[in-house]
Amino acid sequence: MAKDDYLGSELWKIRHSTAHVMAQAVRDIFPEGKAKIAIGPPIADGFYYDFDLPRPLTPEDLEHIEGKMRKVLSGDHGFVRRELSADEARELFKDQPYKLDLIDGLEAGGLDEYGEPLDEETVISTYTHDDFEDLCRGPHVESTKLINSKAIKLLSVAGAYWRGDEHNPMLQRIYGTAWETKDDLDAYLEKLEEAKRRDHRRLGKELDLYSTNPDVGSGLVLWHPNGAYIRYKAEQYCQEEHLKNGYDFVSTPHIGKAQLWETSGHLTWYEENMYSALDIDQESYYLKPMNCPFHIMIYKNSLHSYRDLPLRWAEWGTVYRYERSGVLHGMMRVRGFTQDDAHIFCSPEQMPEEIDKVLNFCLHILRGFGMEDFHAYLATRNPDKSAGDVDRWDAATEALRGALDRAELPYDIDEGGAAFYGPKIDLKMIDALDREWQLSTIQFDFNLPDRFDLNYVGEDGKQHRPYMIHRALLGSIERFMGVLVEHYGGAFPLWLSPTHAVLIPITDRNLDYVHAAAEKMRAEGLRIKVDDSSDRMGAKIRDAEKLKTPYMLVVGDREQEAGTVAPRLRSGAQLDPISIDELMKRMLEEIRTHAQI
RNA sequence: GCCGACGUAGCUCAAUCGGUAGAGCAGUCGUUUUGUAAGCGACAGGUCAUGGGUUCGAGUCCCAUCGUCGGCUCCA
Repeated sequence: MAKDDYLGSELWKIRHSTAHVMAQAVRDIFPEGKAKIAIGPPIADGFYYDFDLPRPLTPEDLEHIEGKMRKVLSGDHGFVRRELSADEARELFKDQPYKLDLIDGLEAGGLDEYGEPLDEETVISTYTHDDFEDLCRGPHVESTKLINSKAIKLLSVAGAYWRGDEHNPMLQRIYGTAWETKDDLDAYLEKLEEAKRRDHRRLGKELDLYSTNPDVGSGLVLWHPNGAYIRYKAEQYCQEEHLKNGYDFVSTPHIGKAQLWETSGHLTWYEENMYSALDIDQESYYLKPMNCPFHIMIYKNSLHSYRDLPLRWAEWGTVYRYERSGVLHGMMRVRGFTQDDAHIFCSPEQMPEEIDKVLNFCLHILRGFGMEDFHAYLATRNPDKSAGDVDRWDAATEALRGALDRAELPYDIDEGGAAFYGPKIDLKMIDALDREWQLSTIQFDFNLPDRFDLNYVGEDGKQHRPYMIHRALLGSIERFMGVLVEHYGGAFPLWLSPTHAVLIPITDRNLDYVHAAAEKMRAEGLRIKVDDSSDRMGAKIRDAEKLKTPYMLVVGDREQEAGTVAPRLRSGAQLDPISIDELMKRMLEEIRTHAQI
């Protein structure tokens, strides 16, 4: 269902109302007003409600709460709205500090439950069902009998800050889901199970792609041969495309002196994400959190004419950023990662075209990986964390907006989401659990050219300041790999697959034939394994299926006699026996075209 | 970082009240020569995450640290 249709829909009301019923149940298992209730909205696939409770909730509590909810839902209790004054509301919720806080916000000038300003004039209202009255703007279903007690489930309990601010007390949030029918609920729960099967952390283990190790450190990825092969092919493809699209490569070190990061502004704006200094010969060096200052030093190594521009310098640069321990997540959010980074130095006149080119190149690269379904954002200035004057920010933001419009890419505004040095376009992909992860970023930067005093000589013989575009298309190769694994559910297209085919001899009589076939295919660059174990064919197929091997090539006496192999695809489909030459032609074509199989 | 849960063999998981650490898969060896998702048997595999503490006795209880997971916050 589209977002706009969902808001206020029947399902939305069911979830909102179920949240109230849950709050009622929680109130009842903590008698004497010990349960302080906060807010409980519907969300994408369900609802939550936040509570301040005298003790942590346990899984048994969730069952208990769910049981109490079912009891309420077995009755026919109408949801009744009433409007009241702020003072009446304060009297009603005098033992509920979070509700009083909300009432203050509503009265003072219309703040919603997150403390954000509201457009419309505020009316304070409550909804009552059964014996439970909650401050709420609604709307709700007419009666609890419209909530299907077989189609609800409480899922988890988590911490959440009051009003989303980490300086506020932490509340306990119960997540639940509610649907119109039991079938819908079951389908949703099955979707969650499927998501678990696609999770890159699980597949990373099963397919032996990568690991992390506590002795190495959190958020530092060890790429195993299978993962590293996929990475190699991804890099190879991207690098070739970069050369075809007017980029040159540069390569820079992992550390640089403090002065460099002072000049760039990173020690002012970015220090909390940088690792502490290394002391080398009484000088401070820092691990790089970004590549830009190094590329700038290359620019400054010589004079530049307007005739040189634009310069497009790319580097697969490995950067290190301190991330708080709780945010680390598989390959998606790590502390050391490699960006497919590039910096474009251009004249102001070239800038709009360069942004168009980058955006189109970015879409081309992602589509090469079979990715079509991304979500674009235009991230605007954060007044508290931005360098440079506002007029230039506005102009740059408009330039990016123009590029999005020209590319006819729908986008949302990420208010205040810009980097400290300039506004940006971000492209995000969703993972197996519908969480969005930012991959591509195209960032406008007028801060660094000033700070490093970058110049080029114009047609007029005078010094001019170049504009700078900072961009990463895959973003971080670690995160990209995580998204890619989930995108394909581990079943990579042939061009990315670490093993292209497994040859499966049925008996030892077929071994010589199979090894010869493998050598012939390897000579063409195909990645071929031979399962010459003493297992029976069924077991060999099972092993290969579990590794999501694209082609299983069965060879028994019949195939050996005919000079063929019998291909089985990982979908389970069996192809007619085919000669080695024909098969190689087919496979090499699939590799060449990045065929989605 | 914060709230909560969790950490037992390479993997997935057992181990009752605090009383001799166990299974399946994977591995090795043997056997089987197999026609589209697991043939059979044997062997081997453990500092119960780490470090302290309580106890006659700790995988089990307590504390700390490391790590993982679900969220929150952050993601410059």
